[in-house]
Amino acid sequence: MPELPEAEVVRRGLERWTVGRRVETVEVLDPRSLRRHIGGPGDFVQRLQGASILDAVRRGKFLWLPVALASGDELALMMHLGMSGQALIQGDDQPDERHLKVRLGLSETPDGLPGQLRFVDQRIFGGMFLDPLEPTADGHPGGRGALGLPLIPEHAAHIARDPLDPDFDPSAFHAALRRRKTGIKRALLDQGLISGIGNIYADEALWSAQLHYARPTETMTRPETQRLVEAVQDVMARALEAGGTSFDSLYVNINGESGYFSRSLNAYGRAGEACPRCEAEGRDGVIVREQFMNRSSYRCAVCQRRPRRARY
DNA sequence: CAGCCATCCTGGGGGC
DNA sequence: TGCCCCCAGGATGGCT
Repeated sequence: MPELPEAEVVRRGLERWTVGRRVETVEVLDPRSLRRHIGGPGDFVQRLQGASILDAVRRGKFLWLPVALASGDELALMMHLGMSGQALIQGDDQPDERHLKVRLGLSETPDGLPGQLRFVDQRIFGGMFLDPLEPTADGHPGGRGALGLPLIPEHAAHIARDPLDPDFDPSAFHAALRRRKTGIKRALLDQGLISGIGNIYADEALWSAQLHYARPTETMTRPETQRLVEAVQDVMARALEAGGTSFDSLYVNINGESGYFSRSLNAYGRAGEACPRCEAEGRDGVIVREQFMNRSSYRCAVCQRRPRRARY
């Protein structure tokens, strides 16, 4: 399930393999992957053909390639991996993937890089679309236009900075939490508050910070928020180092390889197993699985106790 | 306006 | 072996 670390692995691949190249051909094999492109598949193909790829940028789980169109306009080729999206670099002779949705034929390079960028997506929660770049007040490096202004795609402007962004502000995050009236896990999953966190890393960070998912945000103390932010940053940095979390072949990097962070998870997917912290400290805590927000939540029944006042 | 929830989607796995 | 139901969950739009 691609969250921030997995998206960052893909971004690095895009940066290395596609920046500086031109999009020569565009083939849409399933229009459902372009659902969010307003003009439809025809418009997508027509505008993107001949575009030059300038950069590879990410905020939270959103990825985009700032491109210069043949017309001279600069905009963002947006990409979201959703549940099962993959961006793959493949040679022209590689057989089509079963769930291949969009194929971009890229210009040749002196060192003979593979010729295609493919968007593959089984569950079609992800997709691609072209999005105008607009000026951003806070200096996020989403690509720079002719006037040198920092730009961000219109549909990423509402996404908060993520915990690995050097300009992420823990104090502002704490203040925002205190203003909210909801449970802490809901807040962690709210991409407008803090971005890049999905179900897996939310559960891992809450386990690490010893917080229950229904803890009311308005009662979070400063030290608790600090612990939580550090836990998120730590788990994401370690996941990134391991190439991301993958339970099957659905999440892979740009060369089709799975990360191996799943073996390092402490709570997620470990219902019935001993809590690693409790085990180390001589208690008998067990990881339990509960339905919350229409998905599974994993926590230790002993060291992540339900708060007296809970918010779901 | 904030909070919350249904909806989109497919393949793998378990039960019978 | 085949069929049916459940499960996975990110973002969005609509409802309260």
